[in-house]
Amino acid sequence: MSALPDTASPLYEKVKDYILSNIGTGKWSKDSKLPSENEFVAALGVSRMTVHRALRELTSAGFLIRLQGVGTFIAPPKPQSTLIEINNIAAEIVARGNRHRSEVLVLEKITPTKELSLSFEFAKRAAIYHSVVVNFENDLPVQLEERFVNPILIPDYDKQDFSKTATYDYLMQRTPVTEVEHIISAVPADAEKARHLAIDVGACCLLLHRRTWTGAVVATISKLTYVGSRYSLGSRYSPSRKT
Amino acid sequence: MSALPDTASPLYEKVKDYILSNIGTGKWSKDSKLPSENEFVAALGVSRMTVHRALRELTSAGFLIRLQGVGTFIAPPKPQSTLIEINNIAAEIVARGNRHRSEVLVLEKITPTKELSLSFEFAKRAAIYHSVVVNFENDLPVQLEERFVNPILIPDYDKQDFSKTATYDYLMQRTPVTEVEHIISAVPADAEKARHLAIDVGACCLLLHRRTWTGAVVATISKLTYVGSRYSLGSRYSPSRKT
DNA sequence: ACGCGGGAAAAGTATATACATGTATGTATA
DNA sequence: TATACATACATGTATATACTTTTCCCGCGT
Repeated sequence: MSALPDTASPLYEKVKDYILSNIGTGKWSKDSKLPSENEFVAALGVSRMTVHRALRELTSAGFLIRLQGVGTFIAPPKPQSTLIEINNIAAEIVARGNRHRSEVLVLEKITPTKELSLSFEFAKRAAIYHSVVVNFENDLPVQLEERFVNPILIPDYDKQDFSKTATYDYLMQRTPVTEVEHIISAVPADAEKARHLAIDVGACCLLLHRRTWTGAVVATISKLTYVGSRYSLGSRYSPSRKT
Repeated sequence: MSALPDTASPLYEKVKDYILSNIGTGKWSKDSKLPSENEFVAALGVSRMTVHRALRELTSAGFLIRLQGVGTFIAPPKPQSTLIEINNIAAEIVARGNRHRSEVLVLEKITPTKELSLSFEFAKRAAIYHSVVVNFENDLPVQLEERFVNPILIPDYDKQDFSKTATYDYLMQRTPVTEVEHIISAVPADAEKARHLAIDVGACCLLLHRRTWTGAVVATISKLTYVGSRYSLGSRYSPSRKT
């Protein structure tokens, strides 16, 4: 006899459903721990690997928390946070019905500073690509993008024509991003930025600092400077019921 | 000998990294299919179950597409946008190990301007709550938050003590947010903001404009002004495949 | 030329087994 | 009493094996 439903779905899915519905009905309280894998094995008559897979998937979906050596617990409700979406600037400008153009100021291979090498999590000081591009909306400069790119992942970055293809598009198609770090701050423009963006020194700019990873490897580091008076980052987002 | 890295991480993670980085370097073209599970077994010297787990997790993360009986393929590039997470400022300050304190400057019921009423999508000019709070990190003002709150959804907003409970916490617990709109820009401080935040007039500030909906009803409108030199918004995010 | 059948190949699932790793707890010893 | 060790138990990982399900493709017969 088994407590599992008699459907066509695979066994580990039935186990997941069984556990989820019993969480829903409060069979196991929020504080006490769930049965151990071996107890599930005895109760449901399936192998431990199958129970383990069900529990692992429920854990990665955010329903459970498992502590090795301790047990399995019901996860507390999700932390309160809101998400904001950041889009490709070229696509945004075009979507607004405006003209987008970019000017490549720098595209080179450099030896990174010690600090930059550290940001790339390099053990040794290895060469990296460096690009500086200004993005225009209707011939008005709105963003200065400085990128550092890991040549291990994108070996031919310096051979591209980024006045035609946006750097962002090129990178996204080249390498899968597994993790992103963002830091947004507001800074006054220094002399160089002021010159390239045609604004006064000290004018307010939005600085978006971004690091992307592919697996354990840092793929790119970007510093995107938006002219505060001409550009803002916007998004409308529906938080979905995802884990 | 093996092509896998010699780290402490579990084997299936090494296999995942191996596959991800080879997708990154273009070893397998976007159209052709990846090696079969058995080919990975032969090439890497691990069991088929381990390869299978690595491939299954990369598939559920959206990097691969697998067809039973056919093979494994690289998934088409993800929608080109990245998400950034914005957290509760009080929680962030505490998480950094610093002291958080807030000072309530205004907490009142007002008749909105025509423009504000429009932002709330009100048909008629109805009264709304208005609050202005300064948030301190170690007694240094870092954020000025001005909020407008819909009294239909949160009827007792003006009776709260927001020097104890953060407005954000209170609102989040009161009403579910189904949609959020964000606009981030960089602006110079005007005289009032400069006074409340103890900065010079014209100093760079990060302005986060937020509207939240509960169903079809606008719940809150917030203008959060961060002192650029003292605070930045940061997040690290693992994109998961949605839809 | 066309269709059909069967085999090969690929991913999907399930199990038994073994060992690794982390945690709590009880007991013996200083 | 307090510390150290042994032990039991929990989850985590890895493998070998077997079987299922789906698809593709080749060859055979008409």
